[in-house]
Amino acid sequence: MEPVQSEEAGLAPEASEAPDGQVLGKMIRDARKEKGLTLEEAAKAAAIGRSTLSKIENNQTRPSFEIIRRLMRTLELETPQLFVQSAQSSISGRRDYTLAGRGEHQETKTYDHELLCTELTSKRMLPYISTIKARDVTEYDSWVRHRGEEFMYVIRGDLVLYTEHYRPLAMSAGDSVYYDSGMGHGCVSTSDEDAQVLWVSLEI
Amino acid sequence: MEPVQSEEAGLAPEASEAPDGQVLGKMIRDARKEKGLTLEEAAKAAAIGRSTLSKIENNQTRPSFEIIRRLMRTLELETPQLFVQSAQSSISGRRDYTLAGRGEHQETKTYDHELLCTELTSKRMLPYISTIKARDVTEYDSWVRHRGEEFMYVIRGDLVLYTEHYRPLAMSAGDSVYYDSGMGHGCVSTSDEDAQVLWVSLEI
DNA sequence: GGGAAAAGTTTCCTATAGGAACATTGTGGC
DNA sequence: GCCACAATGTTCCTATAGGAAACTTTTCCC
Repeated sequence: MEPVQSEEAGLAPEASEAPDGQVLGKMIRDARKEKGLTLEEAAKAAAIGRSTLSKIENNQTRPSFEIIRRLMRTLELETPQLFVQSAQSSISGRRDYTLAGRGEHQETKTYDHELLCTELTSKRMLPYISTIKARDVTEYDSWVRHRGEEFMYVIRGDLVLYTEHYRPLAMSAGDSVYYDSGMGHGCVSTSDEDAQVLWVSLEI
Repeated sequence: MEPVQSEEAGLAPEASEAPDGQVLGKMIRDARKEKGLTLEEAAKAAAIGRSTLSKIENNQTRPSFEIIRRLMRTLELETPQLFVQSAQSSISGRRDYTLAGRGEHQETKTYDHELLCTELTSKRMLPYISTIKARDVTEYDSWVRHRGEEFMYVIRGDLVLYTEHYRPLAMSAGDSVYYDSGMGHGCVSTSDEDAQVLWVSLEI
């Protein structure tokens, strides 16, 4: 198959982007000044050499990606600007975009799940909000287990996450955790009231 | 061989070569495959050498920023993900399970992102909490865009989600939305105070 | 002004990024 | 199996990134 296959010259348009190579140094110097750091301080914080930073700021070198990454973190630079946002592109607007309101609802003895989106076929992640009913800690079901990964964020309440391979983890509103959901797991509300959590699950 | 490798300010140990390169190569290879390009085609389109691309994908080199920029444009990779993976460390066969507290922190003019997990290499979803700074709606940055899907849940505040293909969507605490993040998108806080949202992002 | 300390630049050298050519590993057809 | 040919990997060489230290400039303070 023939890709765009232009000759060297065909790549020219890209080459004209070169200017921002010239701008990179200025951006970094500005960001450093902004934070009131000297070359020495900034370089040390980013774990790079003072002279390296000087050369970058004066556009006397083409730094490695790794070096730039460290600088970005240190100087809290905004990433997108660095890369010229080129025109694009295809993006199928196929996947929908729905205010997640009423989704499916499933209730068990312990949990009360509400799906946060509809039309699951086009989505890979599965977000839902669950109410974990306040109940006696002693009565204990079997583990929940489903191949994949899961992220959990506590919206309100206090609970303990029990897992098969780790010690129980006490959590309160605002806490979050990420785990392999193939590992058995389960939650118990530890306050008198129900706890509410947001789960985002990704199947393998 | 090592350069003198002084102990520095304690920053040194993590810095070295191996850590994040692991992910970079995979991301790029995945993106190339996604577009159905061979090494030759992709390299030519990005105006870099075939062997260079091979080495990058196999994490046998630490590419320059310029090279990565060209690849990003060619493969339509999006930036934030690239900068997120930080140094780390060892994991074990089993995915770990960490109370997400300290994550990386990245601040921009509009957003203030805090990653909700560490050790990204073993995780497919990327959860983070962002504060959307209250500001004038008129000043508008370019779209945020990164191939994949994204789920967003509003923790507090009021905001409007602007997107490339749909009409703006007003959201308040408790609302959530699921969309294709390849579609340009961005949030603006509509109350006087900052809004806070939870994002879970899944790359293609 | 002088002169000391801090900030920034340039020099010098080694390790390595990047690319051309060569080598290897698929992958289909017969 | 064997052969062609495409795709990817590896080797080798040159240009250069990155850092330590030498050097220059700026900034204070007296």
